[in-house]
Order: sequence, then C-alpha cells, then structure tokens
Amino acid sequence: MPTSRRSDATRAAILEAARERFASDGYERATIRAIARDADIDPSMVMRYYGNKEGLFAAASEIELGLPELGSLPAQHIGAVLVGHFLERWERDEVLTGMLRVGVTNEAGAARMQAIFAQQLGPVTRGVCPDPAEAPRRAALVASQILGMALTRYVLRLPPAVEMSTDEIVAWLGPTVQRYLTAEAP
Amino acid sequence: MPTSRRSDATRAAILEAARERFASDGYERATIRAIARDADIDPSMVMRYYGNKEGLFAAASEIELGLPELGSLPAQHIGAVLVGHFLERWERDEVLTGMLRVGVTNEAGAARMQAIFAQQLGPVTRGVCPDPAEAPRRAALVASQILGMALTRYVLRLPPAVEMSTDEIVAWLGPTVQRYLTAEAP
DNA sequence: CCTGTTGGTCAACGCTTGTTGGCAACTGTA
DNA sequence: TACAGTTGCCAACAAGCGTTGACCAACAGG
Repeated sequence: MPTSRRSDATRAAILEAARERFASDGYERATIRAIARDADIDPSMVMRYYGNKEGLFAAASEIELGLPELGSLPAQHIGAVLVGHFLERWERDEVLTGMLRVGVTNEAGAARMQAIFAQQLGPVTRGVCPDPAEAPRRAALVASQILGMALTRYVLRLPPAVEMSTDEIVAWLGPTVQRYLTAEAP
Repeated sequence: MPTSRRSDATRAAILEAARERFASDGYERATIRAIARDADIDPSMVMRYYGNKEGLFAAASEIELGLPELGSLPAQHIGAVLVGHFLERWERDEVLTGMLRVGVTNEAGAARMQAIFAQQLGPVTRGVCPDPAEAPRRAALVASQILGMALTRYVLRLPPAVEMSTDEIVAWLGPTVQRYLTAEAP
C-alpha cells in the first residue's frame, strides 16, 4: 500500500473537474463523460477510481467550511464575523455554490449538506447561544439566512442581491444572524 | 378559435402532472414520459400541445404568489404578515418548492423566479420602505430570508427547520423581514 | 528475461431521453 | 352520407447516458 501512487495526479484532476462540473451544472447534467473530457481522461477511469457516479460525487463533495473559533470574539460581533466569513468562503471558489445546487437536486446532496451544517455550524452555535439545547434551532435559523443570501446572490442571481457589496450585506445580515444566535427566544 | 376545446381536459391534466413532477424531481429528472404517464396520456401529446420540454415548463411555471395589500396594515406587523403569508402559500401545495428547485437547476427557471419576485414582491416593498429607490434592494433582502427558510425547511429539510412550527418561524423571521423593509439603511 | 501489477485507451453494451411522423378513431358540419 | 378537422396512440429515430470488459504500454521484482 504505497503512500503515493502514480495515478494520484489523475485522481486529483478528476476530482477537480468533477467539483467544477457539479458546481456549474448540478448532479444530473454533470455527466461523467464531460468530467472526463475536462480532465483529459477516459470516462472509464472515473469508474475505475470512484466506482460510479455517486461515489465520485461523494468524493467530490467533502467540504470544509473552515469556520473560525467564535469563543474568543466580542460577543456582539459574532453575527457580522460569521456572515463575512461565509461570504468570503462563498466567493473564493464555486464549491459551495455547487454544494447548494446539488443539495437541491439530489437526495444524497441534501443529506451531505445537512451533515456539513450540523457538524460544522452546530458546534459554533452551541458555544454562543443562551440555551445549548436550542443550539440546533439557532443554527438552522442562521443557515436559513446565510443560505438564502447565497441562493439569491450566487445561484438565482437576483440583480439587487448581486449588486450589493459584501460590506453592505454584512451590515444588513450581521444583526439578523446575531439575533438568531444570541437573542432570547421570542 | 373555439372558446373551449375537447382537449382542454387533457391539456390541464398534462399541466398538473408537469407541475408535480417538476416540483418533486427538478427540471432534468422530470421526464416528459413520466409526466405523460402520470396524466395517462401519450408522450407525443405533450409535444403536440406544448411544443417541447421548455415550452411545457414555461406553461407549468406561471405562478401567482397572491401577496396581500400591505398598505392598510399596521406598519409594525408587516414583517410577520408577510412571513406568515409565504409560509401558508408554501405549504398549500408543492408549486413554490418546485419553482425553487427548477430555479436552481435551470437557467430559464432562474429567470422565471427573478421575474416573479420582481413583479410581485417589488411593488409591495415599494409601498412600505422609507426610500422607494431602495425598494428593489429591500425586496432582495426579504427574498433572501424567505427563500432561505423555504430552502432549509422544504427542500434540504434540515431537521430543526422542519420541526419548528409556523408560529415559531413567524416569530423569528417576522422581525427580520420587518427590519429589511422599514429600518433605515445601516 | 520473464511475469505480474498498475495506468490508461478503445469500442461497445443496454438503456433512457426528447422528439417525430404516420395512422386510426372520433366529432361536427354541410 | 361525405368530408375536414381534431384527438389520440404507436413505433421509431438519433443522441446521450452510465457502465463494462477486452486490450495495450509501462514498469517492478525476481
């Protein structure tokens, strides 16, 4: 079991092409043939290395949100920091847009998305919201606003949402997220 | 040009089946054959009456949000009323879920969604936000929160979002929408 | 030098898709 | 009754899909 195989470059190329295709086309329209063409490789290699299309998608959709530790931050800025972080992460590449697109079209994609948010956003909220038992609900509220902005801005591309600057978005959404995290339940 | 044709029932059956399929499967996976099977009809009839798949989708996605007149309402309740109305509309049938699903996967779907919100949510905001020139931006913010909740609750089905009651959602999102509509720009 | 493993290509398979055109049955009109 | 238009079904098409298995080239160890 060698630590690095000759085929690692090929595997990586496939994975990168797969991420881009899934991101821009969604699960159904991202064909194995197109991915293979992008990676300059035969479609059958994709099958060999990832078993089938679902396996390829599973491998291509391991995503790190890379959320910061919020514990050390001034409590009243958490919302803005979180919104800013997500916006930056969203604009860095198309991975999250793709995740969103696939999460909507594909059952496995939706499950993957549930897991990502539960595992990575859940703990963050647990540390800052008043009643830890309510953390999942707070996380869902935060997710609804952040994913909603991502949806309107990066996927549906409603013009006013596209035209806003990231600073403006942070200024508008920051207080919302802040409230979802730290306010008493209404 | 008769006012009613014998085939009107067929056309309606096709349209209804199409709406359901587009809603539950998205654009790509909703096949003409499956729609025809649901409507107990030959696939070629779909082509005859709607030209092609895009035409069928266009016909199936004419949607009325049916937003209420907000002008006569107490200004401080607008947010809650709007959120409640959308939730009710969303849970009544699967049409809006379908619109969302198709808007994400399909360019024409996204365009349709832009139009719906511009034409139906835009005027509402224009009447209530401080500076009418900012109405489109306010509408986009409102859309981001409302579509975000719909996304997490009805499409991705994040468990905490599903488990909340509509009253709880109104209580949480109402003030957010209210602020997006009526607060001074931050 | 042989031999087995690995990386990669090629051609094909069975299937589903959107779409088309021909043909039968019915309806309304003259 | 005869005829034109409408409604519907059937069979087929070309294209694209995921997937498979046979085959070749390079390389490794003995």
